[in-house]
Amino acid sequence: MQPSRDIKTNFGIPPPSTAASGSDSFLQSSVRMTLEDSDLWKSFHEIGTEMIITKPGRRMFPHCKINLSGLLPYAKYIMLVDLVPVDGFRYKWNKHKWEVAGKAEPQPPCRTYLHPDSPAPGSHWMKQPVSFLKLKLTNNTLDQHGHIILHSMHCYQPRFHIVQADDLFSVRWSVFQTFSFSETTFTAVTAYQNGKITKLKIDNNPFAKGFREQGTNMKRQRTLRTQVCPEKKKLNKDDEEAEQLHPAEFRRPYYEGYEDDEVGEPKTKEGCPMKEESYSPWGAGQDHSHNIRTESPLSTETREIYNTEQLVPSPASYQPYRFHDFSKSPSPLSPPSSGSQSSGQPSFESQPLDVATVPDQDAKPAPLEPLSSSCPPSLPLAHHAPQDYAGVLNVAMAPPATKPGVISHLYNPYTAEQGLGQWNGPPHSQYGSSGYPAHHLHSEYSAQSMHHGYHHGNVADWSQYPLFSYSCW
DNA sequence: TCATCTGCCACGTTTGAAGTGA
DNA sequence: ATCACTTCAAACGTGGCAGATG
Repeated sequence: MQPSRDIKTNFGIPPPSTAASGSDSFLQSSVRMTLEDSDLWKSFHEIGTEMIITKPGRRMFPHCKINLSGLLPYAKYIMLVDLVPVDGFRYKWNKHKWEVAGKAEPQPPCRTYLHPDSPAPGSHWMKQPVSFLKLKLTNNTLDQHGHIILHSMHCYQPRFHIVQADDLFSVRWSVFQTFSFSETTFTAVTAYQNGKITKLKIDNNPFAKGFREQGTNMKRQRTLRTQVCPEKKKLNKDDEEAEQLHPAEFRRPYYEGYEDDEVGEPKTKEGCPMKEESYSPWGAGQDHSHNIRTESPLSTETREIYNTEQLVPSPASYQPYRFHDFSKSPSPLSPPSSGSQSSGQPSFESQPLDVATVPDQDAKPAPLEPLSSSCPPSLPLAHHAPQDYAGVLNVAMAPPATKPGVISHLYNPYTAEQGLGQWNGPPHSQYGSSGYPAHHLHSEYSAQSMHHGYHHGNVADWSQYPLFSYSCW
């Protein structure tokens, strides 16, 4: 794993010949981003990071936290995060490793998380690490809270976008710079599959402290007191194996065996018959992916896009494939194209845009009204939180105390019903190439906003327009 | 039958309102 | 009256568990 700060930049791409693009590109060429808690991320990555996703929404752990430098101190920037599928597969946890279980589910509504401080001057972003602590993940495709929707048992990677813009209305004229860190790749799960991950999380997450200490064990004891048939108790998959391997140790109370069974420690490697790669879903999974993907060479344009995104170089082989439209490049292991992806396009193509605003959790809850999914995007969406059930736009109207009146955070949804046909930018050109003005990334993005005009008086309205789409690669 | 998902639980942490004093 | 600080309760976030679901 190479240092995350070793950011690969690509400024050799001539900026499109549009106003302001050239200077923006130049001015932002020195922007550097590093991942905070990189070691922690790597610890998880070595095991195979899993992120719990729940219907009400779950925070990420480790949190997405970045350091920025090279920004213009007085220029304003917007920080965005989205999560992109690493590949087109669904995985399953089997015998200590992740295996390809089939073709990925159709993409859920795509949402982008806007850092609540946005927009803020470069000095603000650079003075301290930028945390995306409140970013939440959900598996509820009908989520109305604006959380980022993911599929369980699928692999994702966060992307961080920096946009120099005075406000959200300027975004489309601005240059996007996109960064990603290979060690932040994770598998979304509804329940932990790898016991090592659980342990690592409990050990590092203050909120889980109760489980590390008495709480869980006490509860477990209470449970056992009322147990009907202990041997029927379902064990964690790893624990089951561990019990076979170390029956005596396994039966110790959880917190006892925990301390001396640290993940990644040599002792663990030595003491556990399981191969190291068995703990690394990407060791195993990547092998699958390798096989799959190397047989699906990137197209020239795909490679170009890959090159234009600022990636942290990584041995993680899946990264290049983030732009790989596997449906266009069938591979032996990829199930035959069918359904929504059979055309090589995400499932939400040709579906009407659905957007809605909802208050941030921090804000006072406002009644949400259903918004017909057939509501055309060109309709002036009301400020009073229209809501649909397929995708929502989460706009926090409760701003940070230090910035009254400023949007707290925003999600940018593309609903499952959203028609990319409406955006109809070439899949490979919509996005993903940092250094490109936003309107070049997504021509329809601009078109839509222009279509709407600027009658919206706040960022919430602006947020109704998707900034990113999974279809872009 | 199995893999996965869901709701609930109890506990620690965080947050912000209320109280207090300078 | 204002500000800074402290206290405390409520809300939040967490992983485990058992049962439900497909």
